[in-house]
Amino acid sequence: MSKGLPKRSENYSEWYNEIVKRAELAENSAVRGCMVIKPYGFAIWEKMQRALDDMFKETGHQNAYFPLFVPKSFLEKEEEHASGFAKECAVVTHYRLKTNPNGKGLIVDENAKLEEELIVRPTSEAVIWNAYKGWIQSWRDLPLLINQWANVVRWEMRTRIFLRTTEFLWQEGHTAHATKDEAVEETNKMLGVYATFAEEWMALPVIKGAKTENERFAGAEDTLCIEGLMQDGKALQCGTSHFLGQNFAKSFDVQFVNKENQLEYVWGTSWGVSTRLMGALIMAHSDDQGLVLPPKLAPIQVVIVPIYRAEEDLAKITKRIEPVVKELKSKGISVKYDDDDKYKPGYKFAEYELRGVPVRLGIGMRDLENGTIEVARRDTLSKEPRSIEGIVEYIETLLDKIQSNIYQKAFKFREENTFKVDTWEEFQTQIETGGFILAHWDGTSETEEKIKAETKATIRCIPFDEEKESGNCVYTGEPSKQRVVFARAY
RNA sequence: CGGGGCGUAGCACAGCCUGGUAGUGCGCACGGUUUGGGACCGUGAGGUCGCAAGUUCGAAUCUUGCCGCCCCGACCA
Repeated sequence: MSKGLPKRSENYSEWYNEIVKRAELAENSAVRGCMVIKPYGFAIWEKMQRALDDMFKETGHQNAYFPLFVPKSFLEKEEEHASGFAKECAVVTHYRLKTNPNGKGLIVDENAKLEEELIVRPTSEAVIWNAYKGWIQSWRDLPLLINQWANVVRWEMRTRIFLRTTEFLWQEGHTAHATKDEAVEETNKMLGVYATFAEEWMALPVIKGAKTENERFAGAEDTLCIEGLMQDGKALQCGTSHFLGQNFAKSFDVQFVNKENQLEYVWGTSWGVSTRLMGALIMAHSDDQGLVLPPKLAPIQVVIVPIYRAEEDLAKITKRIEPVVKELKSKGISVKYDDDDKYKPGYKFAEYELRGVPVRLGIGMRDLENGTIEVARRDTLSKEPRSIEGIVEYIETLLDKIQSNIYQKAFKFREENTFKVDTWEEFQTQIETGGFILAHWDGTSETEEKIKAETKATIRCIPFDEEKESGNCVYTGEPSKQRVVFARAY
């Protein structure tokens, strides 16, 4: 195995691909555009799932599961939705194979053609709203707050591991409400959940905002999003929350009887985050030594590497360290004592760095004599000897410190790469160096498209937390009420 | 779908121009010495050279066709 990773500064996408492979997060599979998520990568995803799932439950949602297949007629019902997804759908047309009568192999049995094609879900609004029709009769059935963890398929032209794969894993929340206000509130609330998750768990600062009409989800009245900034200066959409209005309720005829005994269409929302977050996690924090994981999402938070020559020395080290391991575990810290004799310490150090383990402890005979242990931090790549007394408490606070340091670093990076731009010349120059550009926009799709055609920059969102400030569109000079966020994006 | 690159051992690649015994490094197996930042020595295993056809006494190498992968763009979470 060649040792160093490619440098981020030299070839960012190669660095990204290598880190995914070498840290054993995932690999490209034999199936074009689809990935194999390996155990270490999946362990991170499981931690994300757990944290998010807990947050969904806390906000009153329940999990359920809906079918993989969507009858074409369901998908067609909401027109915008249908045309939005039409060009990226996998279609099932037959239900049987047979052995090739002309020789070896299997062929599609033409006699087993489906009467109606089934679409492999690109998202589940259609199946779910079809089911909701049967679930909702009265205002007493509302709100209906459902989430599902599932895989979806979108036949993208070009794929990139974790960031855009043909099949990906995600969670999709689908809720139904009696009033518009309640649905809008739900849309906002879940965007807030995503932002909290991104910032507190992934240590990734995000901008909350609304998508422009061009970037809106097919079938939604309003699409909200969180946008993160990656180390190469490109933006990555990390989560979306849609206010669906009554679009799906009308298309699937989901009505309820209100307290006044009148029939009304329900109001809907849907929201999701996907395995793309794995890509965000990698690209936001990692360095040229490998992955850097925030402690809250690290499958292994602390690794302990014994350094010894003789078997007896290992036994002594093990005896000394065992109570520490036990105590760390009792505090809920995931710790690995790596006494594997097949690899040398130096190899292990490099390996755990590559895998982003936040804290590494090294302990050898010298430490046993001195009552010390070496503490190495992944985020700063620094190390120092500490007294082994009180080490557990020290590590507990250190993990918190690392979590917030990683966030602060990402936050600082974003601050340094966010620019207010007021002239078109400046815009064109700045977009080349990357980052978020805050600029005025006249609010028209035409301008948005022209800017995209000329610079490849898109409006990532109309931010919620930026102060409202009037000005003139950076492209047309027309009046504008507030700055929007431009960037080149993944 | 356009533009570029590449398919040779598990991985990374050389060999191809100029046809003639299939190689190197890493990894793997075994033995020994090692172990505080990716150890070293020795021995060994491992290949229908992407697939198919053609040219030739002879093809990894030349020709044609096909397949696959990666990167850059258009599309997108």
